[in-house]
Parts: sequence; C-alpha cells; structure tokens
Amino acid sequence: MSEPITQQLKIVKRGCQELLIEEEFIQKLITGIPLRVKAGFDPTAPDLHLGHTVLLNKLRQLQDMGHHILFLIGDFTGMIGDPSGKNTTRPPLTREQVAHNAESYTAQVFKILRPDQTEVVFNSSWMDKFNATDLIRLAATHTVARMLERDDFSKRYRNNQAIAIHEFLYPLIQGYDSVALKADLELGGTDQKFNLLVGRELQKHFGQPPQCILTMPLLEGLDGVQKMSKSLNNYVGITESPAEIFGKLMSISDTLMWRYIELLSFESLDTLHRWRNEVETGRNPRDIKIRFAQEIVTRFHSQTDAVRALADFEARFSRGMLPDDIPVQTFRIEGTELPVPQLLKLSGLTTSTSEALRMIEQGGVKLDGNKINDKTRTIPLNATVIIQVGKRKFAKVTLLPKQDKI
RNA sequence: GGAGGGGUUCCCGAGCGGUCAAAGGGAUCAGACUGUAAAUCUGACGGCUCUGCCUUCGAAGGUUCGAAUCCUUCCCCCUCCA
Repeated sequence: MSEPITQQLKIVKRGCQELLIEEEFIQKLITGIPLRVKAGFDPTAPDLHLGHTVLLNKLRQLQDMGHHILFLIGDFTGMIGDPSGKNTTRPPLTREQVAHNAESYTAQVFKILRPDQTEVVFNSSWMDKFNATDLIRLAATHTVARMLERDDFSKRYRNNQAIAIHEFLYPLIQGYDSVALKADLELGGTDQKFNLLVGRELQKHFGQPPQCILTMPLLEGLDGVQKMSKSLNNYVGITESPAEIFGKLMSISDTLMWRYIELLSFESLDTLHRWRNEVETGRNPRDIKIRFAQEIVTRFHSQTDAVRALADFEARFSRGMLPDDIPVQTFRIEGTELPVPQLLKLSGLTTSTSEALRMIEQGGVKLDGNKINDKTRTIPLNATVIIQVGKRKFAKVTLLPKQDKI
C-alpha cells in the first residue's frame, strides 16, 4: 500500500477496457484506506475458465496493492439468470448446491487470489430479506427507457426477441449489491458496464459515495470470435488436465494468440513487444505459443506438468506416437466378435455407430496404429486392441465374454 | 381486447404438397498439407442390424396415394392499434 498513487493507477489500468471515473478513483486511493473491491460471479458455473481469470488476475493485482476483495456469489441473482440473451429463467438452486458450488469456486479462485484478503459473500444473505415493498421501491428508481439503454436489451428488443420483466430486475439487484456491500470499486467484463453503472446510481440514491468502475475486456473463446464460455464449448477450464490446457492453447490461431498473451500472460509489456518483433522477422509463432501455453499450465498445475505436456504434445502430433495415458476399457459382449463401429460407439470415441462408420470412411480410424478402411471389420473375443479416432481420441479396449448371470 | 407476422436439424437461416434427412452460412469432426490441435484445401455432419430401414421441421389431431409445406385446435414469441 506504500506504492505511489501513479504507480498503482498504472497497474490497475494495465489491460483494462475502461476506468470510471478516474479522478474519483484517484481520490479514493489518496485516502490510503484499503478499497472495498466488488466482483460478482454466477453461482451456476463453478468451473472457471481462462476468460474468468482475466478479471481474477486484476483482482489479484489489487490485492497486491493492499485492497480488500468482496467475492460476491450471485446466488440470488442466479435465479434470474443474467439476461445475456439466452437464459431467461433458471430454476433456483438449493442451498446445498449453492454451498457446494461456492466451495469449488473458492478452491479454484484461490489459485489466483489470496484467501486472507478475500471475503466471500452471497447476495441471498441480504436479498432474502427483501420484501415486495422493497423490491417495488428499488424498481421505481429506474425507468424502462433507461433499461432499454442497455445494449443487449435494446438489441433483443429490436430483433423481436423476448425480454421478460424480471430480467429488468437483474441490473437493479446487482446494483443494490453494491449498496449492501458499500463497494468502492466494482470490476466486471465490458458486458457488465450497464449493471455496474446502475450500482453507482443506486449508491447515490441510498446516500453512499458511488463506486468506481473498472471493466476488463472479454476474452474470446478458442474460435476467436465469440466470448469464451462454457455453453459455447470454446473454453479452457482451469481445472482441466495439463495436456488439455496445453493442447487447447496450441489450437488457437496464430493471430488470436496475441490477444490471449495480452490478457493472460504475466510477462512484461516489453517482452510482448519483443516477441511480436521476432515473429515479424521470421520467428515461428509456434515457439511463442508453446512458451505461453507452458506459462498457463504452470500457473494452474506445475512446471513439471508443463514440460511433460509439451513433450507429450510433440510426441503425438509431430511424431504421431501414442500418448501414454490411454484410457483402458473392458467390455463384455455376446457372441464371438464385435464390429468395429459398434466398438467405437461403446467406447465413447464416437457418439453413434453412424458417426463411427463415417470416421472409417474418411480414414480417421486406426486399429493398433494401422488405418482401417473395412467398415465390416470385427474384433474377436478376448482380444485387446488400441483404437484411435482422429489424432486425439484413443482407447485401449479388451473384449470379454458376457458374464453368466447370478 | 383487435389486427398482422413468426416458431425448421447444435446455432443462424432457406424451403411453403412429391425430386426433403431438408439449400446456404457458422460451429464441430475427419483427411491432406504443415513448424502448431495455426493458416489453407477437401470431405463429413439425425439414428440404425446401412446399397435399405426408422425418427425429425413448436404440440396434438385431420385432409391427401403422399405434408416441413394444406386444414383444425392448442402452446409460445414478436409487431402495430387500443
């Protein structure tokens, strides 16, 4: 906390999209009192991915400067579902589910945040006491026109998509959380800007000094277009295996790589500059990508895991070798043999026999390392084979006779 | 309350009585290539006991030799008027 204000400001603003209102924020810093920094999280998705960590990294930096983090789990707002276009209403989670999710949340979050400077709070703890009168009073603070200013509301409205009334309550309740917590600063993705601003207004309404707002860019998913999210399956989860994290990061395009590095790497800006120059003058972008992927694997696993992931990756993709962690499966079958397509389905390497047949047609199936073309190929009873679909799906399968009943 | 528009395969979006398992795009997967699970190109993309069969076009009925396409009822969404 002894760092000069300008230095703090520089760190806070690094990589951020927007800081509102900078002058107010400086005034808050000058007081020297640790700031109450709020950040809200959805209670339904306890599996964090790299997209979430953009924000968490920033929270960590704030902790390093001595500030206090209010890690808000929106278990009450979770009933509404953030009106991001898809979900309208969600079934309320049970207390046990919330508790369970919160636990796995914090277990993951503390890979980045310091527990001693983090306070985990649930908005149900004050919202459950809200009655209908309170809610109406809260709703009365904003107009429909104001709500429709929110980008995704107006978009949906223009595109003739449904907006349920209760969705308007989401920003209001999220904003009220800032009142309840007396937040000095709230962090969120750029898509949260509207909600964060509502928090400011409500604080003023309730006679509090308004919070400052820091928005972070949304990280694109692996496709490089849409934001990283679990539902779009374009994410890298921080609890995924080293090989998985490494592989996924290697699959991002050479262009997208820079974006990831900018938002996720802890390397200095000078280093990033140097890398860019090197690639422009002929260095293989793959080298940089590997280095970055290793940094991330190390962060969520260990250096050893990172080294192993690279070795495994090179063995498998550069030299076509089999990985050494092939899942072993045993199936008990009727009869004396099993057609390969059925086996592919059984083992889960393909979702249907139709797909299995297609994979064989396209030359994507290997049996003990040899490509097969014969769709009617069968595996005899008691045999053990390694089957492979594409470059990434493997299984070591043994067929045994059906067990006698009893 | 009145008038009109609409609900299509993972997503977007064509189709409006047979040639429709349903155009096109995206996503995904496979193959080729490669310094990468990059880029690029090619192909696949409902299921099955697979040269055939079965199930899909909001739901349920009906008309017809034949329906995603026509009719009826219902559910849901949107727009305008009140």
